Amino acid sequence: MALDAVGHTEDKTSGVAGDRLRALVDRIERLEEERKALAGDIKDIYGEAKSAGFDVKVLRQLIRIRKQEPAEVEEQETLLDVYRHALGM
Amino acid sequence: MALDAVGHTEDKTSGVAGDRLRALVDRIERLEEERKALAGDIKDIYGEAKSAGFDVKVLRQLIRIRKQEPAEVEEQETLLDVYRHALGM
Amino acid sequence: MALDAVGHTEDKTSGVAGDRLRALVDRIERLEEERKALAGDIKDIYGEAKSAGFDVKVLRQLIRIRKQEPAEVEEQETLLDVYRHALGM
Amino acid sequence: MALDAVGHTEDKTSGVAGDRLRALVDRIERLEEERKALAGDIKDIYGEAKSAGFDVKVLRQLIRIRKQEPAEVEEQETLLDVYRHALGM
DNA sequence: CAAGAATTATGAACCC
DNA sequence: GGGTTCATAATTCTTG
Repeated sequence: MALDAVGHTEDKTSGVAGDRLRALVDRIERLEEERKALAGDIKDIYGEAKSAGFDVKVLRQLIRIRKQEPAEVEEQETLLDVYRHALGM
Repeated sequence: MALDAVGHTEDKTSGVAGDRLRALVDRIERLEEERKALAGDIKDIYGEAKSAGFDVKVLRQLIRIRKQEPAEVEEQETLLDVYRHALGM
Repeated sequence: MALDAVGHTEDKTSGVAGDRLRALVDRIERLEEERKALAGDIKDIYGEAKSAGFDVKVLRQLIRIRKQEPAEVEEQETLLDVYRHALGM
Repeated sequence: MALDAVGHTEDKTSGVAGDRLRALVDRIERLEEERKALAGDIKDIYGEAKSAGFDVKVLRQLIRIRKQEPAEVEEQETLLDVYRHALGM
């Protein structure tokens, strides 16, 4: 618990730690708003892609693959093949 | 890599690890089928409710609330403290 | 509105529609409990698989693929290749 | 299939649709970078808060509550109440 | 069928 | 550093 920060003996109605807390909360909420806006922008682009005839699910997969290390991609694809063959697929 | 599991020296066309994999996959798929069946049953009940004149959306909301209400009990005391401390009380 | 069902002139403290509602809620909650239990069982199996040296993420992918129609699998894989090539990957 | 988008009659090695795809991917990846940067900033603030003696977990909880509290206001006066009363809740 | 909520899966962070 | 919980991302289901 944050007793050090807000729990005690400052002046009664929003001590210095309360102010500090408020400031932190404000900054976080501000940044989260920006984050949310960006998320909206990204969603819009996927919508655009869809309208242009791209398959959104595959597009997401593509983005995901590009984020990984090539070696890692290769490994997972190989492993999947191993499992598929083990099941005769 | 999961070479320990399927990658090597068993007999060629579905080694002991292949069998193990198959068994796991079978069990998972069996359980998922049951899960799907239950989902269907639940859906049927909502259909029944609708026929009886209940508002399905609100009914779902009710079920949701009842599910999360117990959890919120213990969340209370902590939150109360948070608010009290933030106000220097 | 579901006034026909619970809104009015039955006896005050849980009319016949109230009883009906209660029965529906009970049945739904019962089935959802079973569903949750199954989800737990499935999770356990994935844990087992992990202990046996299988890559859980790839295993999930395998299950997902088996759930799709083969034609659909083929199509998505093809499409991904098309996109990758289009980007020179 | 999204043949309209990249599958056919453009010039061979990255047709006009390939360019379109590339542009979409670039924009998405650009925005995701910004998103990631913001996530880092937020994380830093939580670190700051921790150094100042605040309980990070509770702080996150506070932020979460502040986010969802406005939404819950309008949830009030619906049929939900009717049903809850029907169950004696 | 498109938009949005809700569940489920993946990824990150924290504690031990 | 390994496992467990918590946060975010993605898919699925519902509803209009």
